[in-house]
Amino acid sequence: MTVTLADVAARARVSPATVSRVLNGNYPVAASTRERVLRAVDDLDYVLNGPASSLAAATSDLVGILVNDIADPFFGIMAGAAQTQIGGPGDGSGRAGGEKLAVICNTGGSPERELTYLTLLQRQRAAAVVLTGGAVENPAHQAAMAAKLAKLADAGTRIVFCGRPPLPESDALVAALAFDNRGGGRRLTEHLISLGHRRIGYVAGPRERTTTRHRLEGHREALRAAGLDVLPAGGGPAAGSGEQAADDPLVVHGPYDRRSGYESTLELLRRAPDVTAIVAANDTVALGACAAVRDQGMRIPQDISVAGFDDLPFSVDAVPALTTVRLPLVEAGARAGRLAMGKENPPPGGIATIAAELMIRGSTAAPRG
Amino acid sequence: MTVTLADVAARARVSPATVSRVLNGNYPVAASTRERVLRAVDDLDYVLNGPASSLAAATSDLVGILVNDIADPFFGIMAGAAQTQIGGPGDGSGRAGGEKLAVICNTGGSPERELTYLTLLQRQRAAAVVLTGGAVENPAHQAAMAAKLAKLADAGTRIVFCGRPPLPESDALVAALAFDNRGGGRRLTEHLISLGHRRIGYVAGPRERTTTRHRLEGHREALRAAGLDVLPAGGGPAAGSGEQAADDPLVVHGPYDRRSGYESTLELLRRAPDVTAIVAANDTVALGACAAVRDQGMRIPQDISVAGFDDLPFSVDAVPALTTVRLPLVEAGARAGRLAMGKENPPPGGIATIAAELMIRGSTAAPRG
DNA sequence: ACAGCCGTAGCAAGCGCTTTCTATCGGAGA
DNA sequence: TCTCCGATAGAAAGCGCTTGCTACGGCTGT
Repeated sequence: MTVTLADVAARARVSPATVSRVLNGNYPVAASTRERVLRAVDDLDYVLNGPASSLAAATSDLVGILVNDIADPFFGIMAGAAQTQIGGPGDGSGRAGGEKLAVICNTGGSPERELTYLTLLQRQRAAAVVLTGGAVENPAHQAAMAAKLAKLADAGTRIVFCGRPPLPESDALVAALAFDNRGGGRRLTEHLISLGHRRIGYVAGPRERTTTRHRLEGHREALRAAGLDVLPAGGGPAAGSGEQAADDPLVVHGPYDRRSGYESTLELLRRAPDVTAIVAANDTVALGACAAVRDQGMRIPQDISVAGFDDLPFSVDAVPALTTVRLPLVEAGARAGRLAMGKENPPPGGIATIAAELMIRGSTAAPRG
Repeated sequence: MTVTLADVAARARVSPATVSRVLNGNYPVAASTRERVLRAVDDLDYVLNGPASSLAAATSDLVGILVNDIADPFFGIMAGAAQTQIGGPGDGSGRAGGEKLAVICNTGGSPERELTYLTLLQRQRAAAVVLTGGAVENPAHQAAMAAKLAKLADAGTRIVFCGRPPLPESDALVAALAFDNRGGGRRLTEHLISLGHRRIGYVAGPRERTTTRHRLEGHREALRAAGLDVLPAGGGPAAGSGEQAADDPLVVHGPYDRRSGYESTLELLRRAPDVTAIVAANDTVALGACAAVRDQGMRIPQDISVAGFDDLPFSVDAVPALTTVRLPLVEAGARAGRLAMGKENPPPGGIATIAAELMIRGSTAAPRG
């Protein structure tokens, strides 16, 4: 039925061991023998049995890429870029040799699924795992993740974080590429402030996510520096619940999607009709925010400015083009892929912060009057 | 070092066979024994060795999803939907049992990579493969694909096409879900014609792709029915190269991306400044087309109408909202996932055509005058 | 009371490959 | 010419799991 190594060996008149060595190329084999084996492989249309190979060698050629939402281009772009560094035949030769199978796993932002995928990957003895996007800031989950990742690392799986801050306890990981969400958020709001905005609404992402928190912290830093913070860090008039921004009337939380952007914006406009600018958690949310603003009969940016985050491809095509913070997703994804493959050395200290660049476009302008 | 089945067996004081049967749950095991085994599994934090298991059982729990471009939400949405039917723990129990590992493979639209991924998946003895998106219409490649798929099917891998027409020779596949690209394209152009447009430009996708051809064929059907076809089917004034639309000055081909939409539109406008409407290969291309139209100082839809295809989430947020053809990507992806899991019966005849719905929005209007 | 069964558990034979160790061959050095 | 060594190839022992078949009780039926 299926062709095995032994069949190839028989046809090439060598031992199975030799065929294996030809295929793996890590042991001297005479050129003539190699040729004979290769021909036999072609003749028989032999395809290596991955599980058998992985079992014997105790490693596999699987690399997992975990994403929160594959329907979101933010993740699609990073994952695609990572995959180009991992899966590619590259050499153009039809032979499927050497490359790994990069697999994208969609967690849907669910901690359980994240853990489940990690287990599945552990089962497969994955060669590496790339974790993208923000993490959930739940202590129990973080501990579970740290434990799971430690186990994976023990088993020889390389771990790479991409666009995600490293876990506090993690020392087993190869590398972490973290986006400067805080700095980007700060510069974005500084830009708005410099335009003259004083009442700035913020449509934030879901609570308990690092990305959400960091961007919001950057925003508040800028506000505070300008003396505009509604809830002073030092426990202002509101209940002194520390850094907790939950009570800020100018901040509304919701998922990272268009619909949430729309609805949260409506809510924000209801709460504070005097805002002159709205910062969205990301570009997708910003699109929803724009729609809401327009549906309320206001113009962008004349009546109200709107800004996003990420600079996804469609942002430049929005009308007016969206002011946002550009994150080098392709570069980061590709680098993560290379790190996962061990093709590149991890950054010093294991962590690299990736700069975010402010992109000023038409959706922000000075407030009226 | 690593915990094996035998370790669990020893701790539970049963044979490895029994542990295996408890874990696979396809053989009667006394409740008390099962409990003991399960506790041992938990105690030892045992994780099944996937390769070993796949080797012994001659099957794996991998399901491959091939996409052309994961950075494109069109594919991201379908893949994500498929994955929800495949990978999900669903039951909420932490135990990773029963579910498969859905892996998304990004071919980048390259035939070679497509084949390579199929080989990789074949290596892993994948349980199923879902192929999404249009196929390349190259005879050699199609033959290679058919051969490869036949081999996969022989090995017990289920094959599902999603948003992709079945290969002519394929009989081994489980099911094909094809979008009605032709019908959608036809209705879209009919809509434009009914508005009064007579000179309609078409920014098409890459040649040699089924999706491109079908959408364009629908467009030409509508034109022909209205007596507007530039190159009559029956071999008009142009060289009688059959259905070949290559010579139509109102059609420009390019990749399915925003940039191509922009540039092709500029080219189109140069060639035929009198067009009053532009149909784009898909929504992403349409966005580029809109930008180009605007940069030429024209307004949408007053000066020129623009239409897309797919109805991706951002299309409704374009300004003006994009008239397009809605493809039920989530439903199709989910169904493909179910078919891959064998949770759903294949459609009669193995092929189901999925309807495309015309979405009329603000980007199309009657031509001036 | 005994044969025959059903319900469980164990034995052991692989699944197809990798890899260590050993064998062989053909020179090169003495 | 004989010995020793480098370069290759083969033999064989697993890797950890699944599963067909066998074994063993305790029950039921007569």
